[in-house]
Amino acid sequence: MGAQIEQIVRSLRDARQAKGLSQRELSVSAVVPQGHISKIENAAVDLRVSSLVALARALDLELMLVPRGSVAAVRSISAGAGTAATHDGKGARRVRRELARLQDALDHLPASVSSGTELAELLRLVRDLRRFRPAFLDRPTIRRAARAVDTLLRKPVAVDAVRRSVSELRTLRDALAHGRVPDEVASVRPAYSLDDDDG
Amino acid sequence: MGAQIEQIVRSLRDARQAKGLSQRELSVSAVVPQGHISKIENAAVDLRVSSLVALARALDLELMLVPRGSVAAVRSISAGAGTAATHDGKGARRVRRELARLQDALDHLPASVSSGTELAELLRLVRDLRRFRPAFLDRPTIRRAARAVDTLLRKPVAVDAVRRSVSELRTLRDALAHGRVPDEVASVRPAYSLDDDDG
DNA sequence: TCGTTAGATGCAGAAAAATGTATCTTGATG
DNA sequence: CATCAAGATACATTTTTCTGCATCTAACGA
Repeated sequence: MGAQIEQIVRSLRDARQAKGLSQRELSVSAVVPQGHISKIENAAVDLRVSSLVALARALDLELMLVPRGSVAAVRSISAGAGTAATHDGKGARRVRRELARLQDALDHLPASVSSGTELAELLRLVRDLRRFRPAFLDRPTIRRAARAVDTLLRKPVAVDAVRRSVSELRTLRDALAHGRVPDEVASVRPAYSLDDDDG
Repeated sequence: MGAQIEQIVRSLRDARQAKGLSQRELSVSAVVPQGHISKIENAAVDLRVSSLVALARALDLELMLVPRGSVAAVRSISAGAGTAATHDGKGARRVRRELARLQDALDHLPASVSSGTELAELLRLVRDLRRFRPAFLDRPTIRRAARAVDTLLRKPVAVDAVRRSVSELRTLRDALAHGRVPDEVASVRPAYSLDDDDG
């Protein structure tokens, strides 16, 4: 399938996730069956323009044809307008909840697993991140961190994942603090995929 | 049909005409049958994204999803770029045809008028220029060149005008090739007064 | 007037998307 | 453990594009 289409499709999925919408929720507002949205997002179906426009509309996006020479400028403009991803949908609430739970877990960590400074910084990061708009918080990243802490509880030696998460979260927080939203969260032109949450 | 689609489709047709391409010409570069292009441009069929992308590519356009809040800015950017000094469709076609005719005349020049290297370079220049947007091609310049060749046919000694035209065309081509459109050709000039049909 | 070109239209057949409904897996939650 | 939400898949059916080819009209040029 054309790389161009994949670009577009990725933008769609990112926009949906940034708004915290599930495929089913989107399917009602865009009037496109959930199954089809799934196919579109993965299987890279060669969808019709009407479908694309329907989905875009439901996500506050507009389909445009831009002269090749202007795409860079357009991208920078669009990147600044992360405001499109500002709303508190279910997904947003969920991210917030996950973050709250993570902080709670960290707060009540048994002294037995006091794994040096990692957890302290993790806690600080989580607290910082909770001050930002959920729409800008990358869910998989949060999830990974939560899972890392979780496994640490059962397996106090598994500190690697935690370390990784600390790094991830710091990156995210710094980006947000500097007002520069990382590509994974921006609505236009995501650099890499954000969906594969390993373990 | 959705107004959104019509907008996109209109952009396509405008871009094609601005480039002075016929549906058949576009159909070969985009690998989409002429009949289908016609249907797309009028009947507003609900085309697939792959078709849209194919056509866009052939027209040096890129399909993008932009946040609703940014469309105004994007439009102003796009307006300035490229398609700025558009002839209307008819004017562009006309310039293009004149250029084609000129090249044809040069191609089929009788050996009797083999006026040294002038004509060779003239031919090269014409070929080069045909790759540019007709909107940037100064019609009078093209016309003078055509007339020069014409008179040369009847009066093989009149090589001066040809020489002058070669110089003119070279200037034009170089300017375009360097991305710097000369003032005489830039949008400043009312490209729309295109019917002071000289004599 | 004749020829050419651009564009619109028709039609049959192949291919693919869209829909509705339903199931399945995997995490998250209680 | 039971439940629920999210997403991926399946499948039968309908709808539509897409293609290839042919034709037709209008406009322009020679």
